[in-house]
Amino acid sequence: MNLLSASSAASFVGQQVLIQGWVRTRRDSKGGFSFLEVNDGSALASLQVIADQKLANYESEILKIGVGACVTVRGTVVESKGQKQAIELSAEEVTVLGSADATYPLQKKGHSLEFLRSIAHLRARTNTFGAVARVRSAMAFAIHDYFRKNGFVYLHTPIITASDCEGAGAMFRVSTLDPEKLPRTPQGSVDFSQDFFSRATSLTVSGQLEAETYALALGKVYTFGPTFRAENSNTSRHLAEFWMVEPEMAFFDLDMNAALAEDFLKTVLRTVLVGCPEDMGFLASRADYPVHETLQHIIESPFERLSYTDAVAILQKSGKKFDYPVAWGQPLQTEHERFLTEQEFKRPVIVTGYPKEFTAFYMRLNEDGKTVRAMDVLVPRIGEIIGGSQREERYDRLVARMQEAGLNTAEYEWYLATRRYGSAPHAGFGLGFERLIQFATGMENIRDVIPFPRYPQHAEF
RNA sequence: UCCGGUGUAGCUCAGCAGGUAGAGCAGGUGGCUGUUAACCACCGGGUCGGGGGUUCGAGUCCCUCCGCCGGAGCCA
Repeated sequence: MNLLSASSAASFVGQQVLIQGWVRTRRDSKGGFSFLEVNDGSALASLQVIADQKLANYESEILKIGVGACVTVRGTVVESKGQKQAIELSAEEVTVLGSADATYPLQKKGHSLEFLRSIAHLRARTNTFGAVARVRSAMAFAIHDYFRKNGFVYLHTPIITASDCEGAGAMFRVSTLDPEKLPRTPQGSVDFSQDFFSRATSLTVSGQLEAETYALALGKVYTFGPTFRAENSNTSRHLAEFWMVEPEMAFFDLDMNAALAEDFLKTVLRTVLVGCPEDMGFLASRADYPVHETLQHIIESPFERLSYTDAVAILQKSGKKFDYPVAWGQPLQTEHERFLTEQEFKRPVIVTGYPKEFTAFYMRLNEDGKTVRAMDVLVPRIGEIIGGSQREERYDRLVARMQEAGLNTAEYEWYLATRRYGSAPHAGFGLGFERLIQFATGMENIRDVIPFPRYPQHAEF
């Protein structure tokens, strides 16, 4: 007998099958049978099971099946007499694998996303989180698929790093030292030479520097893995642990980098839109704005590209009053970015050429000596979804910028060596995977697009 | 971390001139029905986020801590 996923039952009408899943609701008919809605996670839709009183355990077990119970059902797929589903399963045997009593937190009613976050171990059993999980998975595969088809090598960069500054924010310390008895140097500071790695180490905030070294050997590489930022960020767009996609390409300049970012985003969005119509449709119906139209528009229209200098001019000419004044040399604020992408252009915007003062040391300096070949891809609602740059491949300029940034170049000898031996122009970017999922699904809080979110005060489960 | 809001039954919420708490859903019982967030009746269910204070009396006022939500900063 076939063990079926509920989503494929429709093509087995008339056949005897086995399905296994969790009961979403039970409705009893005094006509002598019960309806069980069983969901096995294979799709958004549940399968309606008809359990007749002639079943041996009808009184003893089936009538006591609560929301959340796990069952195995053997039965025949038949056309439904009801209106809301085409087929249903006429049960010949219902086995309760795991019961669920009245304390089961999920009920047949709407729950707030905040409440569901507090029961992250059970929230995957809801329509919304089941859909998000399937879309997330599909999107991850779409990303790998995109890079594979475009000749990229999938690279695993280290999670533990000794770089004390990768230019991307506060880091989580990794140590096996006993915090109660920290070894001290004669000067009184913590003696990390006695730590596991004989030096201070942290969780990575980016795999970029390592990825660069492989790009300068294999041509096109990308990383896709967990990333950690110890920033005390309390927003709907930040996590302490998130997944980042970082392609790095030798012989790419900034324009090629931007073109890749645009094609990549469009391809991945199109893939989940056509590949997950049911889940995407459900999530879109829950969002407070037209997700499908927005995505379709983005897939079809070219991204706007403009320089930081032009962006500043547009913002100044807009006549719009901003909380933070716009001035060349100052970073663009979120309100400025959102104005550009949501109101001025109404589509994704790629801003390039930021002043070097507030950009990372590894970004290539432009001929004007004032700006760098950086780019931010801004999308409506989310803001910055991608940050990238052409990298500084010229040894002397790179060293100079590292010194300006106050970095100890001795610790980056391995990185600098790539510029000393066979250096090449190259570029890359970082994409926040969860932000992309947010953007695609319309989910408002980034904590709801990752199974077990880590953020300040929260590392449960 | 900053600004604003908020925290009441298992869940979603109401209560507010300070006078010892209420609805819907969930659960139990009964009725009814190829039902579909089923429906009808009845029943059980609360240290009103934690701590402190003002008051004869605090869910309601004040202080403080914590969580949550929105916005900001940092960024992906």
